[in-house]
Amino acid sequence: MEKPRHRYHHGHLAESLLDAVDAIATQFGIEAVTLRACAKRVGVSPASAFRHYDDKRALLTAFAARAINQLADAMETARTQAQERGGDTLHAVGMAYVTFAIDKPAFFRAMWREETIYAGDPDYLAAAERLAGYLKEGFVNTLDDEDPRAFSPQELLAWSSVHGLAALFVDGPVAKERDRAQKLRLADAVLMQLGPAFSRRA
Amino acid sequence: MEKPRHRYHHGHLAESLLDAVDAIATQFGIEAVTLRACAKRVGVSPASAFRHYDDKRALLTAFAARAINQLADAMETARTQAQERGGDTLHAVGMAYVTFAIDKPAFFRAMWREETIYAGDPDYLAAAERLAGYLKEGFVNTLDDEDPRAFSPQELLAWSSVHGLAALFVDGPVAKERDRAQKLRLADAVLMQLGPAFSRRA
DNA sequence: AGCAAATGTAAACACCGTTCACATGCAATC
DNA sequence: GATTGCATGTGAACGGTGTTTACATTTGCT
Repeated sequence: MEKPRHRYHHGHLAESLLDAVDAIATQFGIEAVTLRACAKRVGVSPASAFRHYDDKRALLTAFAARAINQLADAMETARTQAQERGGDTLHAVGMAYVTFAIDKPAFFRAMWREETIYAGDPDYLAAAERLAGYLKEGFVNTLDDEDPRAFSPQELLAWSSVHGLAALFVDGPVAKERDRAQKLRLADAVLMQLGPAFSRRA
Repeated sequence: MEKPRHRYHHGHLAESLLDAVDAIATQFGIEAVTLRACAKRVGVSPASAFRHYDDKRALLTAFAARAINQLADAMETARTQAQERGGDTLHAVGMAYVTFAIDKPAFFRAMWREETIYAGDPDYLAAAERLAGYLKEGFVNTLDDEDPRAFSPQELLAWSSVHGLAALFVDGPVAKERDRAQKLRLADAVLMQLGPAFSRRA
Protein backbone atom coordinates (compact mmCIF):
# COMPACT_ATOMS: atom_id res chain seq x y z
CA MET A 1 0.00 0.00 0.00
CA GLU A 2 3.03 2.29 -0.19
CA LYS A 3 3.50 4.75 -3.00
CA PRO A 4 5.41 3.40 -5.96
CA ARG A 5 5.81 6.92 -7.23
CA HIS A 6 6.22 6.51 -10.93
CA ARG A 7 4.34 3.56 -12.21
CA TYR A 8 3.57 3.76 -15.88
CA HIS A 9 0.10 2.42 -15.23
CA HIS A 10 -1.80 4.39 -12.69
CA GLY A 11 -4.30 1.74 -11.73
CA HIS A 12 -7.31 3.79 -10.75
CA LEU A 13 -7.16 6.63 -13.21
CA ALA A 14 -10.87 6.83 -13.89
CA GLU A 15 -11.72 7.32 -10.25
CA SER A 16 -8.69 9.49 -9.54
CA LEU A 17 -9.76 11.84 -12.30
CA LEU A 18 -13.12 12.19 -10.60
CA ASP A 19 -11.30 13.03 -7.39
CA ALA A 20 -9.35 15.66 -9.29
CA VAL A 21 -12.57 17.20 -10.60
CA ASP A 22 -13.81 17.16 -7.03
CA ALA A 23 -10.75 18.95 -5.70
CA ILE A 24 -10.54 21.56 -8.44
CA ALA A 25 -14.28 22.24 -8.40
CA THR A 26 -14.21 22.62 -4.64
CA GLN A 27 -11.27 25.00 -4.70
CA PHE A 28 -11.80 27.00 -7.88
CA GLY A 29 -15.32 26.24 -9.05
CA ILE A 30 -16.69 24.07 -11.81
CA GLU A 31 -15.76 26.50 -14.55
CA ALA A 32 -12.11 26.05 -13.64
CA VAL A 33 -12.22 22.30 -14.16
CA THR A 34 -9.96 21.46 -17.06
CA LEU A 35 -9.03 18.12 -18.49
CA ARG A 36 -5.39 19.12 -18.54
CA ALA A 37 -5.47 20.39 -14.96
CA CYS A 38 -7.10 17.17 -13.78
CA ALA A 39 -4.46 15.12 -15.58
CA LYS A 40 -1.64 17.18 -14.16
CA ARG A 41 -3.02 16.88 -10.65
CA VAL A 42 -3.18 13.10 -11.00
CA GLY A 43 0.33 13.14 -12.46
CA VAL A 44 -0.59 11.81 -15.83
CA SER A 45 -0.63 13.05 -19.41
CA PRO A 46 -3.72 14.88 -20.71
CA ALA A 47 -4.36 12.31 -23.38
CA SER A 48 -4.65 9.46 -20.91
CA ALA A 49 -8.04 10.70 -19.75
CA PHE A 50 -9.48 9.62 -23.08
CA ARG A 51 -8.78 5.98 -22.32
CA HIS A 52 -11.42 6.19 -19.60
CA TYR A 53 -13.84 8.88 -20.77
CA ASP A 54 -14.97 9.60 -24.30
CA ASP A 55 -15.11 13.28 -23.59
CA LYS A 56 -14.64 16.01 -21.09
CA ARG A 57 -18.42 15.94 -21.03
CA ALA A 58 -18.42 12.26 -20.13
CA LEU A 59 -16.07 12.95 -17.24
CA LEU A 60 -18.33 15.72 -16.00
CA THR A 61 -21.31 13.41 -16.37
CA ALA A 62 -19.65 10.83 -14.16
CA PHE A 63 -18.81 13.53 -11.66
CA ALA A 64 -22.38 14.81 -11.71
CA ALA A 65 -23.70 11.31 -11.06
CA ARG A 66 -21.31 10.89 -8.16
CA ALA A 67 -22.32 14.25 -6.73
CA ILE A 68 -26.01 13.40 -7.00
CA ASN A 69 -25.38 10.17 -5.16
CA GLN A 70 -23.54 12.05 -2.42
CA LEU A 71 -26.52 14.34 -2.06
CA ALA A 72 -28.84 11.34 -2.05
CA ASP A 73 -26.73 9.79 0.70
CA ALA A 74 -27.19 12.90 2.79
CA MET A 75 -30.92 12.82 2.13
CA GLU A 76 -31.12 9.19 3.09
CA THR A 77 -29.37 9.88 6.37
CA ALA A 78 -31.67 12.80 7.07
CA ARG A 79 -34.73 10.71 6.35
CA THR A 80 -33.62 7.90 8.63
CA GLN A 81 -32.83 10.27 11.49
CA ALA A 82 -36.15 12.05 11.06
CA GLN A 83 -38.01 8.76 11.10
CA GLU A 84 -36.27 7.67 14.29
CA ARG A 85 -37.06 10.97 15.96
CA GLY A 86 -40.56 11.09 14.60
CA GLY A 87 -39.89 14.38 12.84
CA ASP A 88 -41.09 15.71 9.53
CA THR A 89 -39.39 13.55 6.95
CA LEU A 90 -40.01 15.78 3.97
CA HIS A 91 -38.69 18.78 5.82
CA ALA A 92 -35.59 16.93 6.93
CA VAL A 93 -34.87 15.66 3.44
CA GLY A 94 -35.42 19.10 1.98
CA MET A 95 -33.06 20.68 4.47
CA ALA A 96 -30.40 18.12 3.56
CA TYR A 97 -30.87 19.14 -0.06
CA VAL A 98 -30.46 22.84 0.63
CA THR A 99 -27.61 22.28 3.05
CA PHE A 100 -25.67 20.34 0.45
CA ALA A 101 -26.14 23.13 -2.08
CA ILE A 102 -24.91 25.73 0.40
CA ASP A 103 -21.90 23.67 1.46
CA LYS A 104 -20.89 22.39 -1.97
CA PRO A 105 -22.08 24.96 -4.49
CA ALA A 106 -19.74 23.80 -7.24
CA PHE A 107 -21.06 20.27 -6.87
CA PHE A 108 -24.63 21.46 -6.94
CA ARG A 109 -23.95 23.41 -10.12
CA ALA A 110 -22.28 20.42 -11.74
CA MET A 111 -25.27 18.20 -11.08
CA TRP A 112 -27.78 20.12 -13.13
CA ARG A 113 -26.15 21.20 -16.34
CA GLU A 114 -27.72 19.70 -19.38
CA GLU A 115 -25.37 21.51 -21.71
CA THR A 116 -22.25 20.31 -19.95
CA ILE A 117 -23.13 16.67 -19.27
CA TYR A 118 -24.78 13.79 -21.07
CA ALA A 119 -28.12 14.01 -19.34
CA GLY A 120 -29.26 10.72 -20.85
CA ASP A 121 -26.46 8.73 -19.23
CA PRO A 122 -27.92 5.72 -17.38
CA ASP A 123 -25.82 6.18 -14.24
CA TYR A 124 -26.74 9.83 -14.11
CA LEU A 125 -30.42 9.11 -14.56
CA ALA A 126 -30.35 6.36 -11.97
CA ALA A 127 -28.78 8.71 -9.44
CA ALA A 128 -31.37 11.38 -10.18
CA GLU A 129 -34.17 8.88 -9.80
CA ARG A 130 -32.81 7.69 -6.48
CA LEU A 131 -32.65 11.28 -5.28
CA ALA A 132 -36.20 11.97 -6.42
CA GLY A 133 -37.33 8.89 -4.54
CA TYR A 134 -36.43 10.38 -1.19
CA LEU A 135 -38.47 13.46 -1.97
CA LYS A 136 -41.46 11.38 -3.02
CA GLU A 137 -41.51 9.45 0.22
CA GLY A 138 -44.25 10.52 2.57
CA PHE A 139 -46.63 11.28 -0.24
CA VAL A 140 -49.66 9.14 -0.79
CA ASN A 141 -49.27 7.60 -4.19
CA THR A 142 -52.49 8.22 -6.03
CA LEU A 143 -51.51 5.97 -8.90
CA ASP A 144 -49.13 3.15 -8.11
CA ASP A 145 -49.02 1.79 -11.61
CA GLU A 146 -47.78 5.08 -12.90
CA ASP A 147 -44.37 5.66 -14.41
CA PRO A 148 -42.04 5.91 -11.43
CA ARG A 149 -40.29 8.77 -13.15
CA ALA A 150 -43.49 10.78 -13.24
CA PHE A 151 -44.47 13.18 -10.50
CA SER A 152 -47.75 14.18 -9.02
CA PRO A 153 -48.22 17.94 -8.80
CA GLN A 154 -47.67 17.76 -5.07
CA GLU A 155 -44.46 15.81 -5.40
CA LEU A 156 -43.20 18.12 -8.07
CA LEU A 157 -44.07 21.14 -5.98
CA ALA A 158 -42.03 19.68 -3.14
CA TRP A 159 -39.02 19.10 -5.36
CA SER A 160 -39.42 22.44 -7.07
CA SER A 161 -39.54 24.38 -3.83
CA VAL A 162 -36.51 22.71 -2.39
CA HIS A 163 -34.57 22.80 -5.62
CA GLY A 164 -35.48 26.40 -6.33
CA LEU A 165 -34.46 27.50 -2.88
CA ALA A 166 -31.13 25.74 -3.23
CA ALA A 167 -30.60 27.15 -6.71
CA LEU A 168 -31.41 30.70 -5.63
CA PHE A 169 -28.96 30.43 -2.77
CA VAL A 170 -26.24 29.12 -5.03
CA ASP A 171 -26.79 31.08 -8.23
CA GLY A 172 -29.33 33.73 -7.40
CA PRO A 173 -29.34 37.08 -5.68
CA VAL A 174 -30.85 35.69 -2.48
CA ALA A 175 -29.31 36.03 0.97
CA LYS A 176 -25.98 36.73 -0.67
CA GLU A 177 -24.52 38.49 2.33
CA ARG A 178 -25.84 36.10 4.96
CA ASP A 179 -23.67 33.43 6.51
CA ARG A 180 -24.33 29.73 6.48
CA ALA A 181 -26.35 29.60 9.69
CA GLN A 182 -28.58 32.47 8.61
CA LYS A 183 -29.21 30.84 5.27
CA LEU A 184 -30.14 27.60 6.96
CA ARG A 185 -32.54 29.38 9.30
CA LEU A 186 -34.13 31.10 6.34
CA ALA A 187 -34.38 27.80 4.47
CA ASP A 188 -36.04 26.26 7.50
CA ALA A 189 -38.60 29.05 7.63
CA VAL A 190 -39.33 28.75 3.92
CA LEU A 191 -39.79 24.99 3.99
CA MET A 192 -42.08 25.37 6.99
CA GLN A 193 -44.37 27.49 4.84
CA LEU A 194 -44.73 24.52 2.57
CA GLY A 195 -46.63 22.54 5.18
CA PRO A 196 -50.13 23.87 4.46
CA ALA A 197 -49.78 22.94 0.81
CA PHE A 198 -49.63 19.26 1.64
CA SER A 199 -52.01 16.90 3.31
CA ARG A 200 -49.42 14.32 4.03
CA ARG A 201 -49.04 11.54 6.50
CA ALA A 202 -47.15 11.90 9.74
CA MET B 1 -31.35 53.20 -43.35
CA GLU B 2 -29.68 51.21 -46.14
CA LYS B 3 -26.71 49.01 -45.47
CA PRO B 4 -23.35 50.68 -45.91
CA ARG B 5 -21.71 47.29 -46.01
CA HIS B 6 -18.18 47.90 -44.93
CA ARG B 7 -17.94 50.75 -42.56
CA TYR B 8 -14.82 50.64 -40.45
CA HIS B 9 -16.80 51.78 -37.46
CA HIS B 10 -19.74 49.59 -36.73
CA GLY B 11 -21.76 52.05 -34.70
CA HIS B 12 -23.69 49.79 -32.36
CA LEU B 13 -21.18 47.08 -31.67
CA ALA B 14 -21.96 46.69 -27.99
CA GLU B 15 -25.60 45.98 -28.65
CA SER B 16 -24.95 43.95 -31.78
CA LEU B 17 -22.67 41.68 -29.80
CA LEU B 18 -25.51 41.07 -27.38
CA ASP B 19 -27.70 40.17 -30.34
CA ALA B 20 -25.02 37.75 -31.48
CA VAL B 21 -24.96 36.11 -28.06
CA ASP B 22 -28.73 35.91 -28.32
CA ALA B 23 -28.65 34.23 -31.70
CA ILE B 24 -25.88 31.76 -30.91
CA ALA B 25 -27.31 30.88 -27.51
CA THR B 26 -30.72 30.32 -29.06
CA GLN B 27 -29.37 28.11 -31.82
CA PHE B 28 -26.52 26.23 -30.15
CA GLY B 29 -26.87 26.88 -26.43
CA ILE B 30 -25.00 29.08 -24.02
CA GLU B 31 -21.96 26.83 -23.88
CA ALA B 32 -21.41 27.45 -27.58
CA VAL B 33 -21.22 31.20 -27.15
CA THR B 34 -17.74 32.30 -28.06
CA LEU B 35 -16.27 35.75 -28.26
CA ARG B 36 -14.77 34.96 -31.63
CA ALA B 37 -18.00 33.51 -32.97
CA CYS B 38 -19.93 36.57 -31.84
CA ALA B 39 -17.40 38.86 -33.49
CA LYS B 40 -17.47 36.88 -36.71
CA ARG B 41 -21.25 36.95 -36.80
CA VAL B 42 -21.25 40.71 -36.39
CA GLY B 43 -18.56 40.94 -39.06
CA VAL B 44 -15.89 42.38 -36.85
CA SER B 45 -12.54 41.32 -35.49
CA PRO B 46 -12.42 39.37 -32.21
CA ALA B 47 -10.38 42.04 -30.48
CA SER B 48 -12.95 44.73 -31.09
CA ALA B 49 -15.23 43.26 -28.45
CA PHE B 50 -12.80 44.39 -25.79
CA ARG B 51 -13.45 48.03 -26.61
CA HIS B 52 -16.96 47.55 -25.23
CA TYR B 53 -16.64 44.80 -22.64
CA ASP B 54 -13.78 44.17 -20.24
CA ASP B 55 -14.26 40.50 -20.51
CA LYS B 56 -16.21 37.68 -22.02
CA ARG B 57 -17.71 37.51 -18.56
CA ALA B 58 -18.79 41.15 -18.78
CA LEU B 59 -20.49 40.46 -22.09
CA LEU B 60 -22.31 37.51 -20.59
CA THR B 61 -23.28 39.65 -17.63
CA ALA B 62 -24.84 42.23 -19.92
CA PHE B 63 -26.63 39.47 -21.76
CA ALA B 64 -27.90 37.99 -18.50
CA ALA B 65 -29.22 41.38 -17.42
CA ARG B 66 -30.97 41.81 -20.75
CA ALA B 67 -32.47 38.35 -20.49
CA ILE B 68 -33.72 39.00 -16.98
CA ASN B 69 -35.37 42.18 -18.16
CA GLN B 70 -37.04 40.29 -20.99
CA LEU B 71 -38.40 37.83 -18.48
CA ALA B 72 -39.48 40.68 -16.23
CA ASP B 73 -41.29 42.24 -19.19
CA ALA B 74 -43.19 39.01 -19.71
CA MET B 75 -44.06 38.91 -16.03
CA GLU B 76 -45.24 42.49 -16.08
CA THR B 77 -47.53 41.77 -19.00
CA ALA B 78 -48.89 38.68 -17.28
CA ARG B 79 -49.54 40.63 -14.10
CA THR B 80 -51.39 43.39 -15.90
CA GLN B 81 -53.54 40.96 -17.84
CA ALA B 82 -54.35 39.01 -14.70
CA GLN B 83 -55.30 42.18 -12.87
CA GLU B 84 -57.61 43.23 -15.70
CA ARG B 85 -59.28 39.86 -15.75
CA GLY B 86 -59.38 39.57 -11.99
CA GLY B 87 -57.31 36.40 -12.05
CA ASP B 88 -54.66 35.13 -9.69
CA THR B 89 -51.75 37.51 -10.16
CA LEU B 90 -49.11 35.36 -8.50
CA HIS B 91 -50.11 32.37 -10.55
CA ALA B 92 -50.03 34.36 -13.77
CA VAL B 93 -46.63 35.80 -13.02
CA GLY B 94 -45.29 32.39 -12.07
CA MET B 95 -46.57 30.86 -15.28
CA ALA B 96 -44.84 33.59 -17.26
CA TYR B 97 -41.64 32.69 -15.45
CA VAL B 98 -41.89 29.00 -16.24
CA THR B 99 -43.03 29.63 -19.79
CA PHE B 100 -40.01 31.78 -20.47
CA ALA B 101 -37.70 29.09 -19.15
CA ILE B 102 -39.33 26.46 -21.35
CA ASP B 103 -39.25 28.64 -24.46
CA LYS B 104 -35.78 30.10 -24.00
CA PRO B 105 -33.78 27.58 -22.00
CA ALA B 106 -30.41 28.97 -23.00
CA PHE B 107 -31.48 32.42 -21.81
CA PHE B 108 -32.74 31.02 -18.56
CA ARG B 109 -29.43 29.25 -18.00
CA ALA B 110 -27.47 32.39 -18.81
CA MET B 111 -29.37 34.41 -16.23
CA TRP B 112 -28.34 32.44 -13.18
CA ARG B 113 -24.68 31.61 -13.46
CA GLU B 114 -22.59 33.13 -10.77
CA GLU B 115 -19.43 31.55 -12.08
CA THR B 116 -19.90 32.88 -15.61
CA ILE B 117 -21.11 36.42 -14.94
CA TYR B 118 -20.29 39.29 -12.60
CA ALA B 119 -23.16 38.78 -10.22
CA GLY B 120 -22.43 42.06 -8.47
CA ASP B 121 -22.94 44.14 -11.60
CA PRO B 122 -25.40 46.99 -10.86
CA ASP B 123 -27.44 46.50 -14.04
CA TYR B 124 -27.69 42.81 -13.39
CA LEU B 125 -28.73 43.33 -9.79
CA ALA B 126 -31.28 45.97 -10.78
CA ALA B 127 -32.83 43.60 -13.29
CA ALA B 128 -32.99 40.83 -10.72
CA GLU B 129 -34.60 43.15 -8.21
CA ARG B 130 -37.19 44.26 -10.71
CA LEU B 131 -38.01 40.65 -11.46
CA ALA B 132 -38.30 39.80 -7.78
CA GLY B 133 -40.66 42.72 -7.35
CA TYR B 134 -43.30 41.16 -9.56
CA LEU B 135 -43.20 37.99 -7.49
CA LYS B 136 -43.51 39.92 -4.26
CA GLU B 137 -46.62 41.72 -5.41
CA GLY B 138 -49.78 40.39 -3.89
CA PHE B 139 -48.12 39.59 -0.61
CA VAL B 140 -48.95 41.58 2.46
CA ASN B 141 -45.77 43.30 3.51
CA THR B 142 -45.31 42.60 7.17
CA LEU B 143 -42.44 45.03 7.45
CA ASP B 144 -42.42 47.93 5.06
CA ASP B 145 -39.22 49.44 6.38
CA GLU B 146 -37.35 46.29 5.65
CA ASP B 147 -34.57 45.96 3.13
CA PRO B 148 -36.36 45.71 -0.23
CA ARG B 149 -33.90 43.03 -1.23
CA ALA B 150 -34.96 40.85 1.68
CA PHE B 151 -37.71 38.26 1.39
CA SER B 152 -40.29 37.01 3.77
CA PRO B 153 -40.43 33.22 3.97
CA GLN B 154 -43.68 33.29 2.00
CA GLU B 155 -42.24 35.44 -0.74
CA LEU B 156 -39.14 33.32 -0.94
CA LEU B 157 -41.23 30.17 -1.07
CA ALA B 158 -43.12 31.63 -4.02
CA TRP B 159 -39.95 32.47 -5.89
CA SER B 160 -38.32 29.18 -4.97
CA SER B 161 -41.23 27.11 -6.20
CA VAL B 162 -41.48 28.91 -9.49
CA HIS B 163 -37.74 29.05 -10.01
CA GLY B 164 -37.23 25.45 -9.03
CA LEU B 165 -39.93 24.27 -11.37
CA ALA B 166 -38.43 26.24 -14.23
CA ALA B 167 -34.93 25.01 -13.40
CA LEU B 168 -36.03 21.38 -13.21
CA PHE B 169 -37.73 21.66 -16.58
CA VAL B 170 -34.65 23.22 -18.14
CA ASP B 171 -31.81 21.37 -16.44
CA GLY B 172 -33.41 18.54 -14.54
CA PRO B 173 -34.80 15.12 -15.37
CA VAL B 174 -38.41 16.29 -15.16
CA ALA B 175 -40.95 15.91 -17.94
CA LYS B 176 -38.08 15.46 -20.39
CA GLU B 177 -40.16 13.68 -22.98
CA ARG B 178 -43.25 15.88 -22.69
CA ASP B 179 -43.99 18.59 -25.20
CA ARG B 180 -44.45 22.25 -24.45
CA ALA B 181 -48.19 22.14 -23.84
CA GLN B 182 -47.89 19.20 -21.47
CA LYS B 183 -45.17 20.90 -19.52
CA LEU B 184 -47.28 24.02 -19.21
CA ARG B 185 -50.27 22.03 -17.99
CA LEU B 186 -48.05 20.32 -15.44
CA ALA B 187 -46.65 23.67 -14.34
CA ASP B 188 -50.16 24.98 -13.95
CA ALA B 189 -51.12 22.06 -11.75
CA VAL B 190 -48.01 22.45 -9.63
CA LEU B 191 -48.49 26.18 -9.08
CA MET B 192 -52.12 25.55 -8.18
CA GLN B 193 -50.91 23.39 -5.30
CA LEU B 194 -49.15 26.43 -3.97
CA GLY B 195 -52.39 28.21 -3.19
CA PRO B 196 -53.06 26.73 0.26
CA ALA B 197 -49.60 27.81 1.43
CA PHE B 198 -50.51 31.47 1.06
CA SER B 199 -53.09 33.68 2.66
CA ARG B 200 -52.87 36.35 0.07
CA ARG B 201 -55.06 39.12 -1.13
CA ALA B 202 -57.25 38.86 -4.17
C1' DA C 1 8.50 -16.97 -22.98
C1' DG C 2 5.69 -14.72 -26.06
C1' DC C 3 1.84 -12.25 -27.58
C1' DA C 4 -2.40 -9.41 -27.44
C1' DA C 5 -4.95 -6.14 -25.06
C1' DA C 6 -5.09 -2.39 -21.99
C1' DT C 7 -3.19 1.70 -20.56
C1' DG C 8 -0.22 5.83 -20.70
C1' DT C 9 2.59 9.34 -23.74
C1' DA C 10 4.28 13.02 -26.90
C1' DA C 11 3.34 15.83 -30.51
C1' DA C 12 0.31 18.07 -33.23
C1' DC C 13 -4.26 20.44 -34.50
C1' DA C 14 -7.75 23.91 -34.41
C1' DC C 15 -9.95 26.91 -31.46
C1' DC C 16 -10.35 29.88 -27.40
C1' DG C 17 -9.76 34.45 -24.55
C1' DT C 18 -6.80 38.17 -24.27
C1' DT C 19 -3.16 41.77 -25.24
C1' DC C 20 -0.69 45.19 -27.81
C1' DA C 21 1.01 48.07 -31.31
C1' DC C 22 -1.16 50.04 -35.07
C1' DA C 23 -4.87 51.72 -38.55
C1' DT C 24 -8.93 54.20 -39.35
C1' DG C 25 -12.75 57.29 -38.94
C1' DC C 26 -15.30 60.98 -36.34
C1' DA C 27 -15.88 65.46 -34.12
C1' DA C 28 -14.47 69.46 -32.29
C1' DT C 29 -11.14 73.32 -32.70
C1' DC C 30 -8.53 76.78 -35.23
C1' DG D 1 -11.76 73.47 -44.62
C1' DA D 2 -7.59 71.66 -42.49
C1' DT D 3 -5.65 69.82 -38.04
C1' DT D 4 -5.71 67.43 -34.16
C1' DG D 5 -7.27 64.16 -30.56
C1' DC D 6 -10.06 60.45 -29.21
C1' DA D 7 -12.92 56.58 -29.81
C1' DT D 8 -13.22 52.55 -32.23
C1' DG D 9 -11.72 48.56 -35.08
C1' DT D 10 -7.55 45.44 -36.72
C1' DG D 11 -3.83 41.82 -37.13
C1' DA D 12 -0.63 39.25 -35.13
C1' DA D 13 0.82 37.08 -31.34
C1' DC D 14 0.59 34.58 -26.58
C1' DG D 15 -0.55 30.72 -23.65
C1' DG D 16 -4.23 27.61 -22.58
C1' DT D 17 -8.00 24.33 -24.07
C1' DG D 18 -10.11 19.70 -25.89
C1' DT D 19 -9.06 16.17 -28.89
C1' DT D 20 -6.63 12.92 -32.19
C1' DT D 21 -2.92 10.13 -33.70
C1' DA D 22 0.94 7.19 -33.83
C1' DC D 23 3.76 5.19 -30.58
C1' DA D 24 5.57 3.24 -25.89
C1' DT D 25 5.02 0.52 -21.88
C1' DT D 26 2.91 -2.69 -18.86
C1' DT D 27 -0.25 -6.41 -17.70
C1' DG D 28 -2.43 -10.77 -18.25
C1' DC D 29 -3.16 -14.90 -20.75
C1' DT D 30 -1.56 -19.16 -23.05
